[in-house]
Amino acid sequence: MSAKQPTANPAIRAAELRALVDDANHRYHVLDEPAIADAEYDRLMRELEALEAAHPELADPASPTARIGAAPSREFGEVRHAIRMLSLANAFSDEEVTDFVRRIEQQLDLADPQFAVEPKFDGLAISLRYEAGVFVQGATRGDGETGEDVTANLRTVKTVPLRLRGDGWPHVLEVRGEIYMPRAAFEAWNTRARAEGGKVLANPRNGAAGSLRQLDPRVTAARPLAFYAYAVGVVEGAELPARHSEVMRQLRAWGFPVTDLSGTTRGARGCLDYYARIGAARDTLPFDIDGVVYKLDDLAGQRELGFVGRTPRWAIAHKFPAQEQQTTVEAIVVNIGRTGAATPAAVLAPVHVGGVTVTNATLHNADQVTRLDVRVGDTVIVRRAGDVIPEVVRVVTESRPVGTQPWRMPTHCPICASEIVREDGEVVARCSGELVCPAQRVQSIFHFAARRAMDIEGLGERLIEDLVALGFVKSPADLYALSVDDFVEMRRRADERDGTTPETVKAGKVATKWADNLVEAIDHSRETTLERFLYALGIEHVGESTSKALATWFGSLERIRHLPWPVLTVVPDIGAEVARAIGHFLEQEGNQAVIDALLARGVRIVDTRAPSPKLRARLDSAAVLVALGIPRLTEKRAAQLVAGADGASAALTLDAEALAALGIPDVTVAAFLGWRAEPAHHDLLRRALAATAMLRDALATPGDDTVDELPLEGQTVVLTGTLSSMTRDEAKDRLEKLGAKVAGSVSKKTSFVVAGEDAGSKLAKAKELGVEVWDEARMQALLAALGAA
DNA sequence: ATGCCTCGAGTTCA
DNA sequence: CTCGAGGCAT
Repeated sequence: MSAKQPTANPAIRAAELRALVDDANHRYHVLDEPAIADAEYDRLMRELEALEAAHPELADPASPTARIGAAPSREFGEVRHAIRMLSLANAFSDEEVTDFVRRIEQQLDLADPQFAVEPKFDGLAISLRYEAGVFVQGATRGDGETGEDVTANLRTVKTVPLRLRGDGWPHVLEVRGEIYMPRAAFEAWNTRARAEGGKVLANPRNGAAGSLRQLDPRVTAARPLAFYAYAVGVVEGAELPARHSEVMRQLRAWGFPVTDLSGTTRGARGCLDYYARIGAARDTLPFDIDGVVYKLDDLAGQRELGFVGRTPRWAIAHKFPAQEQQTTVEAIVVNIGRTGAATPAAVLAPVHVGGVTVTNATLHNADQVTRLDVRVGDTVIVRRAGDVIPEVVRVVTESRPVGTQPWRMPTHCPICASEIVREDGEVVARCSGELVCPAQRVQSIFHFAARRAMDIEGLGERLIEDLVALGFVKSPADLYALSVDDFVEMRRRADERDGTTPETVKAGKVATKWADNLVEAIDHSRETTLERFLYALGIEHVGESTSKALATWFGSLERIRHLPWPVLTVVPDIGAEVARAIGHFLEQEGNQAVIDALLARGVRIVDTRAPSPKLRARLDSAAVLVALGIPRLTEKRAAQLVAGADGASAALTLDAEALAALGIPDVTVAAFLGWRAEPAHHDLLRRALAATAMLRDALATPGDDTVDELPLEGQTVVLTGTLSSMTRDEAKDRLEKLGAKVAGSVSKKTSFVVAGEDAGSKLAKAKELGVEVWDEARMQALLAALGAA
């Protein structure tokens, strides 16, 4: 058959073309197995359109050309459902499901009945009527008795067959199912709508519902809708199979899309397993679902069970906890972090999302609030994204009360009234109060006491707030001066302040025990490691990893404390910015006093040791010079200066002439001399160079710098999911002891990923990058093998 | 300058 | 977990 020499008889050719296009549509949209190229499809469509235009007598409502272009209507007609469209009872717990199954078993007197199981699509229910195999009418569910006639709109949905395939279909067939919008299509639609200023859809469900209720089918045609069949209504003129699952198989053969996530199972156990399986896959499905449906598979059994009120006894919808909910913003508050970061958060009317009650949601920063335009009083959509943390997805602007104002970051700290400043180019705004700000003080003490820092058990945020507010504690060092009596007194005053009279008053011994435990926990924390101590100080940019690096490279607190900060850059991963932050911290007398007080009150760093021998190779005077931030002094110039003169000390004394003789350009020389002329700079330079020399001397003893190569040296490992034989921290510890680096995220430099139960995005990333994935057993085997050796 | 790769900091609820 | 930003290689 050729397009250029059409069959002489237009009616035959039209039928041919319709069959070809229908088949291509079915393969593409329903089977998801495209069989012909898009260009070929377009060509067939154009030929069919031309043919139908030339021969009006060939018009056919079931022709693929009839999907598009119907004229808009004024309103939808009514359609009475000859067989009522059902709504299902909902189950929210396992128990409700077992009850449902037990009732069926009792009424039908059978054990472990077979159920047809399927996902519950989050779209809208519709009914499609076929007469003599041709789609004649489509309707929404409406109230179950009467719906709206949306035939023209449903024609535009590519997965709705306009003509049935195969044979043996009843003269009248009503098929029921769900119209939905695939997630990818929804995202793509919104991306485009945002770019072009079109209508942004709230979520796929609303998108589908809104699209189907368009009076102009051309609008619907532009929307990416899809359809899945899940039931039949009226059947006339043929017998359908005796089981629901078989009916579905038959519908599939007639060209209807039926999800391959559906299946059959037995008993409550099978249903609950199915629920768990679909629940686990929920986020990865290409469409939204809000639960699963269990239907008694045997249709005779269904008839016997019948209905209670409007819902059938033979089916139930087992719902997932909602992932998105609407609620209102009662207030927008600003929290002050340890570093002074001012973070806006929405205080919400309590709402259940994903199984928990949410009352707070972070708004991250002022930019985010502006982007979303969240205002006090707004109705918002809240979601528990990916894992746990609630976020505000968007504002329902239609529900915005009158008189609201856009939110603005306050100009002053709500706690200490210091100015809130936002540096140019920074995203975060910060309270400038630093040590004056009680909020920052509380947060830094909280950080100090944290498990990964000094690990003071029982010292939580609320307690620290009270200690600070009532003047018992100003700095972490004050913790080590607290007595049992102090805690009891503090609690008494806090109760008095709040007007609460808890049991502690009548049972004084309980309060003493509580205070005893705290004092004991504080005492216990006195013995610590350098790495924990450094981390506990809460220096900006100095987290766990940097603390560990500082500890292992320098070995002692005193060495770090008295090193001019630019020297710190000899440690890998510590650059100018981090070194400067450490220097800034140590320059504050208050901070030095805190460190002294901690040591004076018995904090002992038990792992003080010599600097790492590996330091020698990195003690690079030129790099230190660069870190000082001398204007115009690049790495190259610094190297010239150090190499050309007799060591870096020359940098202290060389004059312009001598510098020029080293081949350093005049402008650089001038900049350097100008910088050095400043007494503070000169002093810094002198101390930095002296310290470098001293460290080098300390390492000069030959022979002791042979470092044992650890078995996992150079390997980067990422842990993900829940391990069963040990905690992630334990695993991290043991791997690190063997020389491995345990990183938090997967990249192509990762040696291998250890995946435990419920591994998530990191496992996916590993697969994507082709990084080796180990199971827990394999890691244990490795640890055992290397641990024994 | 540019683009990884990591680290740090902040975050919710039971 | 996710973002922003520092460190470093290119």
